[in-house]
Amino acid sequence: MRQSQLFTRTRKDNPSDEESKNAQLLIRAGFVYKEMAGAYTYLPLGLRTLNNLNRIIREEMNAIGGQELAMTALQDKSLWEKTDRWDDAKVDNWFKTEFKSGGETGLGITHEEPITRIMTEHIASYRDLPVYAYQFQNKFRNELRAKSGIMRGKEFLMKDLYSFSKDTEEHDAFFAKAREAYLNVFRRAGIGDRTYVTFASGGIFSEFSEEFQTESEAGEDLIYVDEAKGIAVNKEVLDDATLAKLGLSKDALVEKKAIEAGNIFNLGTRFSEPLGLTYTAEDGSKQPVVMGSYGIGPTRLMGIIAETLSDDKGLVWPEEVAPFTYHLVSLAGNDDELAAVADELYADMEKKGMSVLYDDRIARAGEKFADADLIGIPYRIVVGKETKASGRVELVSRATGEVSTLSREELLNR
RNA sequence: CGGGGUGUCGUAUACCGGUAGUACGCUUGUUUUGGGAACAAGUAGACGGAGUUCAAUUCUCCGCACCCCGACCA
Repeated sequence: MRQSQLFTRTRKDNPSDEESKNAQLLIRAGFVYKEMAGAYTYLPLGLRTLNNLNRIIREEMNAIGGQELAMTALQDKSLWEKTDRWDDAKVDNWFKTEFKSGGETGLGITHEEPITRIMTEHIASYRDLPVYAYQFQNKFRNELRAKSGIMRGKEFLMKDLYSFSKDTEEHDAFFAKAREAYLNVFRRAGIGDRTYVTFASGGIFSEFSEEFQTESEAGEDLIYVDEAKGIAVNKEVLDDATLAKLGLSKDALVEKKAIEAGNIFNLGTRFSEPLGLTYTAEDGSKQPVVMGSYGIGPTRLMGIIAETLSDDKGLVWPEEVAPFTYHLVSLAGNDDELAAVADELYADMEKKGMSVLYDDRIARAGEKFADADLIGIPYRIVVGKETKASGRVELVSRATGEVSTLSREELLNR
């Protein structure tokens, strides 16, 4: 798209009401707008980025058999009372409100209850299992204190997948596949090398859950990493008994600050029993379905990437995540002849199906380069005076700063 | 929720119990044009309420909002 048509503008100064690097950069570059503490609007560049993350996640979930649906944000109070998760004394971060017609509802904090009830209509026999269902949805959590920019909000996007299996063996096999799918997501999102499978509290569901913790100074958790094995333990469960159980040695562990990028849980029959999700087994007996839940927050993931891959000039997006692949920067100024050359190149790139943001604004080179660095598109293509003479353009990698020159044909056939 | 802090043009900041200044942005013009240009002329501002005072953006109180530390984070 033409940058002259993009309604967002960049700013030089950090916002005074943000401390976290991810929020400062994303706001300055025009990716997000802060509506209130813990609630951010995704502007065109930010939404393109978020959609790319969603696409990666969707592909990985589909690859392990996930079926996408979209549940409601409004929650049925009576359903949550059955699992004892409605009471504010039990779950303290609900946004609750009343219907004009009477009765109470809440905005979904997570979706185990509704998905389990839905499945009672569709699962009756062992022949119906397993089932894997997921959605992307805004979750609402009435946090006392939102913080860390877009990484911990009151409203945020989450991909939540739920697995329904006939027994723990079938469940465990899927759990392992889900773990690999998650690692694929983080690798494609550019943070694979600093994201660790981390053993953490399983809460009330099981002994351990597995977190995907990304090393970051902005993190909220302390993890202890065994670099050789590539796994870690969250400080919250770190003790001798746990280490023995996981076969880890204290001496091999390195402490790191990290942010939770995803989490997968064994739910057992915590929800299927109270909500009556059972199936008839081959021997005719009725059995509760064994469940798991698997969460990734794409908005938080975007924050983690902004936080960990950026440099002092601005954002640095991995190719699969970036809002555009190429940033075509025209230095034509008032040179109509050169502007025509850039226009034509832009049209040709579009025709080739290349993803390109075309900086056709009339502005000086310094401002354009600074903006390009801030926005962080992977490849910058510069059309300058040399282009008019030789037809060649300059290609600069945002991540490495590596510069090369290409002919039009070389660029268009990249 | 406990503790600490901050609210000033669109953005970032300064000063002050007595006419609110600067930079960026934006508008117009001239010159410039490969790393956030120069000059000139414009544009635009004290979170809300109450109190103290001759006078409040400034002091006090209440409210609201935002930030940070802690707690919390199935």
